Amino acid sequence: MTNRQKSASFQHYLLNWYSIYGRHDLPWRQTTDPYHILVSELMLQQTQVERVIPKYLAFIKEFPSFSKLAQAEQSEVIELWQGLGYNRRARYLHQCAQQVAGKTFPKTLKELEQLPGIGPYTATAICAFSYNQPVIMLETNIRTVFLYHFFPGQTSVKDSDLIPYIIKTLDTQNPREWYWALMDYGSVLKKLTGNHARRSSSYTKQSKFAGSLRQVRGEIIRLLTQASELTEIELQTKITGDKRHFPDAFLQLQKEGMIRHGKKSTSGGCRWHL
DNA sequence: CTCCAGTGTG
DNA sequence: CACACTGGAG
Repeated sequence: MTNRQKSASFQHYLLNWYSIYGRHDLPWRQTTDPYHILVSELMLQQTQVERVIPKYLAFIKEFPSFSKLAQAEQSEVIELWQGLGYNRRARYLHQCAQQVAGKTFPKTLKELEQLPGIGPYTATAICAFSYNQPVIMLETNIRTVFLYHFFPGQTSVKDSDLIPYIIKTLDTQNPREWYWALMDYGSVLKKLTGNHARRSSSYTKQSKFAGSLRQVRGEIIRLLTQASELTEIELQTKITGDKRHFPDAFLQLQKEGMIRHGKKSTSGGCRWHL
């Protein structure tokens, strides 16, 4: 078989697989609206599909467009994000909306990557899923597929080694469907055969969560979502994680603009909110 | 307990 | 380049 034939047969196999086993029902696959695609991709960057579905539906119901989201208070946006983790991404999404409000949403990788929270992957996802552009997309499920099929046993495989295979096999007539198929297949492959993306040079292991500073950050955000306004002392008292991290976590969140204080300070100190 | 993933920052 | 960022599933 020639390489062209191999690519064609891989394509046919995968597209057939997708027609039978693919997640055709996912809500963000029923739309090409770049706003919907962006919301879903920001959420999916960090969270399993099943957990994203209800959050995504609630989010676009509350904020159906860039302009509606742009008008919202940051606290409302973070509250709707609760339970997804990585709260600063809610802030990036809000900032994206404010930056593009009243303009046409960007259509090129370069322009998209200028927006907060949009890096190389998310930019390609918007180009493929919203605009059906034949971009070169690379994320963990796609890496899993190519490592499994074309790099068995090899370790520290660089993305630059994968890219030629992505280009060769890309269905340029329908990149949108092709990448949906690759991602669904990759996630199934991962369940069946283990995480081959670990053999990618891009793979990194995350640090411990229990007892960490980010556990305390998460707690502060959650407390302020529930109580709306609390003093620094009240927050510190309610933290169940490692209290030694509280001062750093509190300062970080202020600097990032995740939490802000009211104008008046009382005898108990400033009251803080999202 | 271990595992997870793209973006931003230093 | 290394590391931080969350919260849930297994």
